[in-house]
Amino acid sequence: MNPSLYLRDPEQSELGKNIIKHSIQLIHDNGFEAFTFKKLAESIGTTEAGVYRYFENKHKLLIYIISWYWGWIQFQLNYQTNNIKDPIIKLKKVITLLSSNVEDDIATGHVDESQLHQILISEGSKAYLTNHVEKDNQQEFFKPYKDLCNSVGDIILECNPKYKYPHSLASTIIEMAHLQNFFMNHLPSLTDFSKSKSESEIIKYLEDLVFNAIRD
Amino acid sequence: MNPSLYLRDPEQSELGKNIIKHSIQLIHDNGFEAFTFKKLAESIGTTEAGVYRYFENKHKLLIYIISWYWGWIQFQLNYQTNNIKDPIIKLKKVITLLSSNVEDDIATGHVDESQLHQILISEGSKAYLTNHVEKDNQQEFFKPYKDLCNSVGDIILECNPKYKYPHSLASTIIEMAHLQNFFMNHLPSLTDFSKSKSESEIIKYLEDLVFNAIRD
DNA sequence: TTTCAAATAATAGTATTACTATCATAAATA
DNA sequence: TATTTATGATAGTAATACTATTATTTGAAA
Repeated sequence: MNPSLYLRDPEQSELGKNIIKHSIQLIHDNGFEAFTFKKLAESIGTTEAGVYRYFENKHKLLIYIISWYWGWIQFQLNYQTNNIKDPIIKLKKVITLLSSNVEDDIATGHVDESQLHQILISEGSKAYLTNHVEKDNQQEFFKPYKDLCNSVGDIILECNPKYKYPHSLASTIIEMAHLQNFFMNHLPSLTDFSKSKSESEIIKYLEDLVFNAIRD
Repeated sequence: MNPSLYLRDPEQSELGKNIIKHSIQLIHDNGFEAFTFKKLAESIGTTEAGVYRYFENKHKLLIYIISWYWGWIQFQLNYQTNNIKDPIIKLKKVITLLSSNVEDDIATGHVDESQLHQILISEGSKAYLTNHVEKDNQQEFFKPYKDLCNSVGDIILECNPKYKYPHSLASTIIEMAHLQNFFMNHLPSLTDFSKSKSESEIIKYLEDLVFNAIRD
């Protein structure tokens, strides 16, 4: 985890872990706009100043938990595609991993991956859609996201080494896995998944899109 | 324009038009987060209360100018594809229209379409990525966007009536035309367009993606 | 065991934001 | 001319996003 994101490492104390845990809960429940350090402190049972000792502001905290998520997804990707040879199957695994509702991993006590997945869908793009993207990017805040995009791009190139847009297709898959999910649930007429409300439909759409794009 | 978006119609007065004009300028220059009614009022030479007489809050004002933009794009789409028979050419026109940097239309004195296009790229998704999407949707705030998505979906179906995901593909085109542009300019490693920084590369990518998706 | 540093809790305070309310005046309209 | 209607000017409030200070607790080194 990039140390520029925090003032004190939240993994190293109970209070720190509580900050992460309750942030995820509150952002999941009320959205990032309604999320404040005051409410967070109340929810934990500490004070606003206590939270500020860990994070400079709520934007860095958001990037922290988003980075956590992408790191976890990267791990899942590596783990799940580890001993698969066929890049087509790998790419299908990736699409499924990015599109599916995640179940909470109990190994990570203070992080609810299922809620994090929902946060990524609704709030993920707010991490970079700011006036200070480039400053944040210089500080490597988006490295986990870019690493994942590169990994997916590599798998795309394994499928078809001549495909011209591996990175753009990778970022399209990642973003659309989330955005089509958001649309399906909130603005269904922007999708073709209105009736089922099932992620499997999104997976089918993305597989169709991707494998037609990369076939020779 | 949906009257629920405003308290007083900004098209009907000089002050109203100034609110639109300076909002576009300020949001373009400093981003939506940094945009406040106080700064807007100062920039116009009126008071905060004056702005509040036209718009309940800055979120509705954002949706107003975004709706304006989608209405304008819809008009351009209709105009540009009006007497084209070949749906393939129509769809190419649509991709180009959505991806290209717009030049300011001097016919609309108080609206700078070029700045609006930039706003859509950086701030567009913030219109719906909120906790109150569904409430906003019930009030038809996203109708211009949905109408456009439907129009594009119809053209996709003209190209291939059997294609299964016309709406999802339409929303993918619209969103990716903007997002790949944002990435190209701010996070280029998420794309394959880093060197040229030219919209024509995005158009090629989207055409490749779309026409491979819909071919029989 | 003392001692010292680090972390936390408690409290206070500031500037800005996102509004609401009031009242006077100017312009348009009936 | 009387009367709405829009605007301007000013004030005020609650919440947000912080910063600062001091006191207390805790845990590790001497």
